[in-house]
Amino acid sequence: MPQLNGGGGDDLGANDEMISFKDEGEQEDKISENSSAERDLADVKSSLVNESETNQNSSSDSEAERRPPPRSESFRDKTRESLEEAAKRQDGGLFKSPPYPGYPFIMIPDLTSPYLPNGSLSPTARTSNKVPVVQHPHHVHPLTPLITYSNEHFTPGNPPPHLQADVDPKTGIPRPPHPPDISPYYPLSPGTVGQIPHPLGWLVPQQGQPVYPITTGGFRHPYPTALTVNASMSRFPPHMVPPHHSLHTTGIPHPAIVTPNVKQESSHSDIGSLSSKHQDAKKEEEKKKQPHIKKPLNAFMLYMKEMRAKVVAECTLKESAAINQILGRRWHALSREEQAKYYELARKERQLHMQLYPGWSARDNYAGNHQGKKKKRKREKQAGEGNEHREYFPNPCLSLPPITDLSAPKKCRARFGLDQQNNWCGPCRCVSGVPAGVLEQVTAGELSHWYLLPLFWLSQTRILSTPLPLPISFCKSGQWVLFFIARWDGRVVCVVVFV
DNA sequence: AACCCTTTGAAGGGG
DNA sequence: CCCCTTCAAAGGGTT
Repeated sequence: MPQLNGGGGDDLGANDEMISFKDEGEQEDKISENSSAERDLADVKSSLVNESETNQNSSSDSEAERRPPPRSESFRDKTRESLEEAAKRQDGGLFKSPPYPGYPFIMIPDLTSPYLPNGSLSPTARTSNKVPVVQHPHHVHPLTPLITYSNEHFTPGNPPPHLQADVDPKTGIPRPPHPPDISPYYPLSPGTVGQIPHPLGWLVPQQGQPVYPITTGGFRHPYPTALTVNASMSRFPPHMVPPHHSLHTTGIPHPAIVTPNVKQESSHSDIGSLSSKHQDAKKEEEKKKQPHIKKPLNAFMLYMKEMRAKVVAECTLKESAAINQILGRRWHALSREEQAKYYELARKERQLHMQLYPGWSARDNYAGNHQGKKKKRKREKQAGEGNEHREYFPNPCLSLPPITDLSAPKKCRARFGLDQQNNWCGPCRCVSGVPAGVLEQVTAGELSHWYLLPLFWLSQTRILSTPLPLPISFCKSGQWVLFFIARWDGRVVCVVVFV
């Protein structure tokens, strides 16, 4: 559902799950100073400390390079291995109780750290952001004693793309992704218009004026000719709808229609001349050959389509999985107003799609209707998992052990709703409990790693019972966030706790 | 070549 | 009604 009314449950949906960082050393700071990603990171950091100091931060590899999209399989294996190893090594350790192994925090003053011994940021550190913040490329929990960390495990590069949230350096408030003087529907500069097609580009000319008037109130008459025809053939398969089945009345191909190559070889014009004997067989054949009418794009898809190139350019990434992760975070960082524009676009897309292809059903595109390979493969993968959230859901906070909490069999947001977040499992709280941008703002120090933890998780793991430094706290959008600096395994670590 | 990965949202079906 | 599954885009990666 569109989240315009807050019903979508994504209000707090910062997908800023576990993101760990590792310091790269001072020498690596100067790389890629000109990258936009770095500028964004600088903005983020500046927003935290309310300073506008020139960015001197390092940039490191793109997110995908530093943190390839998680592969649940390998992650699980790694995690389990590390758990087993940890179980062996933590003999006599502070924490033994599953499901989450504890993380003994050893407080060692770090003279090179900008943080005071109590974990607070030193005044100088608060006003200077000269620290490289590089994300840990691994998914294995870095606090696991077994895991050794050395610089060779990490490669310098650009700041994490997820830190490229558009943040106003003056206000610290995440910027809308669109310049205020440009319509968010057409956020590209004239020079880039040609590079990124408008989601409704087939419908909307470059000047931004729809080919057909589109009103929010009604979509009844924008396509008088085509729609009249279509409406009169509402139950006919789209491929039988003349002659523009893949063309709009403008002659512009509708992106929702993909005509199979085989379709090019077949003729529709002779359908009417078919004898009744062969009609059935022909229909069967046609059914197999009919063009694939795609689903209308939803709001997020429209957003992705529009913003992908921008993210690709900023992050010098091409891997869509990584790009999509970034886009997902940015989507959550959008204001409701910004999202509303895409929801409205999507609504129009659906309406248009519905009018153009009245008999179409999303079910038509299910793999079972064409070839079952994909579906079968997916099912094979899911077979035995039962519930991914229960058995395999990798802890999104910090690559913690897989969720074993059987009380959280489903995604908690869907199950309990926003009003009962106290019933959510830890990972779900991690994912959804912190306003967008908070985590990015916490990275304004010299940190080896930083982690986001829900308070109750710390409690579960008894970390709270161990001596902790005084946390630094701040409130953003009504959400109190604490973080403290610890040192572990020779590295400075920031632990973020939201309450 | 086909599918996976990764994201969010819409839609349809089953219970 | 709730939950689950599938599919929209994208393109590098994997099988």
